[in-house]
Amino acid sequence: MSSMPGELPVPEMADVDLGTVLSALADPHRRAVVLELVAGDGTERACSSFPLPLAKSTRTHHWKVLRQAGLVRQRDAGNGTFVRLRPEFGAKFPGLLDVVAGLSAARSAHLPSGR
Amino acid sequence: MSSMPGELPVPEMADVDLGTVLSALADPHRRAVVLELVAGDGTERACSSFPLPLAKSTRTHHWKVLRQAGLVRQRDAGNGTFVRLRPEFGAKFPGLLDVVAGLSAARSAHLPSGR
DNA sequence: CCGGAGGTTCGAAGTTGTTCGTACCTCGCC
DNA sequence: GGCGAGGTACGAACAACTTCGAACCTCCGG
Repeated sequence: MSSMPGELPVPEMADVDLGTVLSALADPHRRAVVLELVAGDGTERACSSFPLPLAKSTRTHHWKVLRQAGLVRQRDAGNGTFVRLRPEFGAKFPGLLDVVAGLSAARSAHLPSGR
Repeated sequence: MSSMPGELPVPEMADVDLGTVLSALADPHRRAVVLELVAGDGTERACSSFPLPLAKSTRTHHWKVLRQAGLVRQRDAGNGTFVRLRPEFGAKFPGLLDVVAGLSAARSAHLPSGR
């Protein structure tokens, strides 16, 4: 699974907890990152390319939270690290990333909600 | 906004913040409540009818969090209080409650969820 | 009128989460 | 080899959240 060179360990999708995911997405900085990843083309992206106004160690912390929540995969490539969304995530929590991305109701805009 | 007798104040839907909502839903107790409400028929429900293993004051706290997050409406009826989901919520964040309810992808996914 | 069920408000305690600085590591490059 | 950019690990400071108990309030039923 994640035994590729430089691939940091991630939890199995079966072990991913919704509460942990929601906590991860509740933070504005982390949500901004996820937002950019969702808006992207799915390919990996340099961690250093995110405009987070935070100390290095704090950024590392946020990557770990996102990784352990099961949202992203992280690759250590020599002098830099890269992240990308886990494609399986959308299958486990369909629609969740759409909500975060603000594209409310990607495919079912007229749900009568209440009833 | 809501000036019905006993209706506790709730934020306008326009003022509802996604981060606040996700924080509210991240808590297992609050999520359990929302889960039951989603599974219900949309009518209000007595606050005392939820099997939360918590002190009274803690329950009051959680109702406030859910209310201020914009998820529920709360009515004070004499000797008891009642809650119900805000129907407009589903319109603002379509699919979000479906994810919380575990009915991943209400209408277009055939994932192997569960376990 | 009195008692109790259901709720709220107010602190206080303990836990968790965010942030940072410092020290240290590993590459790529000159 | 030496330097710097990019990252990690650790500890400390601070903020936020969760939980509770005690005091108090408001109804409804007897």
